Amino acid sequence: MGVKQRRARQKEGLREEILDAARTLFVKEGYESVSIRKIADKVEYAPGTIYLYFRDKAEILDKICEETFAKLIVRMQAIENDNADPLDKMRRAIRTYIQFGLDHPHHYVLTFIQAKMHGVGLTAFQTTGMQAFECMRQGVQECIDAGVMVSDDVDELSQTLWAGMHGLTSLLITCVGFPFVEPNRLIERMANTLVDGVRKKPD
Amino acid sequence: MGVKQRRARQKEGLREEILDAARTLFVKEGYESVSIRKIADKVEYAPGTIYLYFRDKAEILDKICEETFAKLIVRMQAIENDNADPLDKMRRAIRTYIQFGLDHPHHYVLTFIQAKMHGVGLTAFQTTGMQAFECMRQGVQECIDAGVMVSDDVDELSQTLWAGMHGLTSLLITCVGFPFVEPNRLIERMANTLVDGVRKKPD
DNA sequence: GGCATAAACTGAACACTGTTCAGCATGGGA
DNA sequence: TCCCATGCTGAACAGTGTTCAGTTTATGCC
Repeated sequence: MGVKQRRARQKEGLREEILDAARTLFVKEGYESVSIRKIADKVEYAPGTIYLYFRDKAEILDKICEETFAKLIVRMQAIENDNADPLDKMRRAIRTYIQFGLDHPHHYVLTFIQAKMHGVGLTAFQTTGMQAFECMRQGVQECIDAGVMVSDDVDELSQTLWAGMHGLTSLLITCVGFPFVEPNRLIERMANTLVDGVRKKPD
Repeated sequence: MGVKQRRARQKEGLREEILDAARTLFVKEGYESVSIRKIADKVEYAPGTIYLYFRDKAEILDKICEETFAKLIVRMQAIENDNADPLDKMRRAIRTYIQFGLDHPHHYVLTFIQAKMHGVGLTAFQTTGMQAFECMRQGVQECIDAGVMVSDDVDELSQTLWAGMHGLTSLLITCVGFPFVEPNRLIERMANTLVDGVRKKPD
């Protein structure tokens, strides 16, 4: 009777090993460049074995996307649980999001750019991903409740803010040849632009 | 394969025919899903022939990126050559850029997202692409000259604005499952947020 | 016309990809 | 000892981008 559980544990162990290998390789070489055979080589199993633990290559990426979202949520919630001025928290959240992308560029690309283009990561996006977004949505709601926003449509505002952050993050990561000004200045400018753009105007 | 018919319509410009076929296929099925053999089939030549006209698959995409940039430039310059209020022009430019992406979603993804991830389109980006960016940069310079901007760093501001536009455009195109509010409202909100964010604050 | 030369084109081959599946090895229960 | 479920293998399949020796075709010259 304990045999089944032990088997299950061993099986879980290899699954984790495959994920580790895949994560390392994906982050180092990119999703496309990593073949199932490379992953299999790294864990020292036959290529076919991978398919006993994952439906296909996309499912491996999906799991890694989930991890990325989870890490992002941790960072974002640290801000959420702070009793500072809502607009200041908003600014910090924007900086934090972009910095997260720059700290884990390959993870960011895998999760927010590459995954979508292979129709991958839908599962992760609809669960953990939405949870991460919800985190920021709450911050926006706080600002609205404080009466400092230009509109009271929490979705319209949070989606706009997300688009702004994502735009800078993805450009900084992917447009390697572009003559950007110093990234920190861009991040600061983006955070200020977005917050100033969505806050109530004095008149 | 229909050699006779092909000869009749051939004459010259096979390169253009290949580009046409590739553009059609790329836009319909995406870069990854289109193989050299598919393109060759469509123009009724052997796969190897493609390589007499293009160095590799990436170069075909590069040329299509150039086309996309050229189309974008046309739209952006129409705004540039208008004697309206610089901030109004800025707002229109933002709307126009995002709308361009939504009008040609596949072209946009190919040029601004997919190309970068294959290290493709560098040539196009450094020539036609920079020209398109320059177009917007001039608009920002006009605003600075009019003394209505929060900073006088034309690069910092135009890069921030580009990031904002690109963010919304790419999210709307790629995040198909996400519960976005009505796109036009998001576009309007983004245009207002960015312009209000970079303009000089009263007092 | 006939013929040489150059250009255009072919398609088989190479090394790779994700994925499948018949068969083999092994550990645990009877 | 035998049985058999399970884990695992590795060859095979259909596809990919790319190359290149070899064939076909067009052209210029006598």
